[in-house]
Amino acid sequence: MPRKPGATTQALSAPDENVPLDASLDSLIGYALRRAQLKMFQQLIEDFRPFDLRPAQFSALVIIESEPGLMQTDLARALTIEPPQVVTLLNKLESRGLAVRVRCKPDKRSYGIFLSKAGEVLLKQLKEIAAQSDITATSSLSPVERQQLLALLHKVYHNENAE
Amino acid sequence: MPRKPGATTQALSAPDENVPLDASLDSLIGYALRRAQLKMFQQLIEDFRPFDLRPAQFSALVIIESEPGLMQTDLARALTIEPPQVVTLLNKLESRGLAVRVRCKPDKRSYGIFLSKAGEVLLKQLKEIAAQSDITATSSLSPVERQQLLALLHKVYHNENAE
DNA sequence: TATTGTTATACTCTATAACTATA
DNA sequence: TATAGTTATAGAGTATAACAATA
Repeated sequence: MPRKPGATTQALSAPDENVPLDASLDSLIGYALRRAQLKMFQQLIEDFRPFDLRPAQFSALVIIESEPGLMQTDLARALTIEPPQVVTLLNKLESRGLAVRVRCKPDKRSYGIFLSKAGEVLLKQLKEIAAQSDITATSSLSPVERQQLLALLHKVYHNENAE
Repeated sequence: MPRKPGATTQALSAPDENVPLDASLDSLIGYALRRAQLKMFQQLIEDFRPFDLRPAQFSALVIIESEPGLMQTDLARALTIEPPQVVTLLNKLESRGLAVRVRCKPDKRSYGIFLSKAGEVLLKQLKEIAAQSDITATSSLSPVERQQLLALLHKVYHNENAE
């Protein structure tokens, strides 16, 4: 059994030239990330259930609100999904009266995407639920730890070296 | 303990003296977790490409190695997937000659699952690739930060309060 | 009756090619 | 010709019901 990742394991280790790179799943950040992410998603989906809303739809609403009139290509890039997925997603939001496509651009191929009034009102509620859900799912962390985790995750996500 | 954001809770508290609960996506751990996880998965899938192997298949191999002879129900629980998914996954591993199902239990409904010799040999290689991939994807973190992140993620994942 | 593994099925998510209408 | 949005399609991943063999 490997020991728990405690505080005092790092400094004394010699430069590991040919350490076997132990990869028991518990030592892989990717694995822990996956499990934690699944758990948090489950929580959010559960908390969104009364609204019949998926996490990606919520993200879309937030992005549209923060950049009203953006094009579908922009939304695709922001969500890192493909344009065809944006179509489905937007169709759903539009049919529920939460967002609208408006032909309002010089370039008549594209739409400007906006929240409807109903979308704005609902989103306000959804944001509180999402924030509460986030805290609930991470209730084993102290506020400081939560900030640390957030910072570390952003550091991973914004890493330019990888991929 | 903040309230559950129910339907009609704040009829009177017009100005939100409450905590703003800002939920711009960047302040949500769940969102950061999702983005980071996707990025790391992409990296791993890329690094596994020469082996035509999915992350879940790798996890299965590691678990089988650590608990030889386990049943498919055990594997399902360990991977938090459903039994029917184990069937597909194992069929693939078995058809590639990496794992085997053996009727070796008192209970003749179940199989014991083992790695083949080829599975053991390949897994050794895969583990090194996975470990290297993990480090590459988190190369923006110092070793200490990596350990911190791992510990925080485990804390989230093992949180009993949530869900 | 309950459980192990299985089949069948369905729904979501994801990715790509090809079409349309503009540019 | 290139781009924005769309359609069609196919592949994973995930979840559930129902069945056969065994307990």
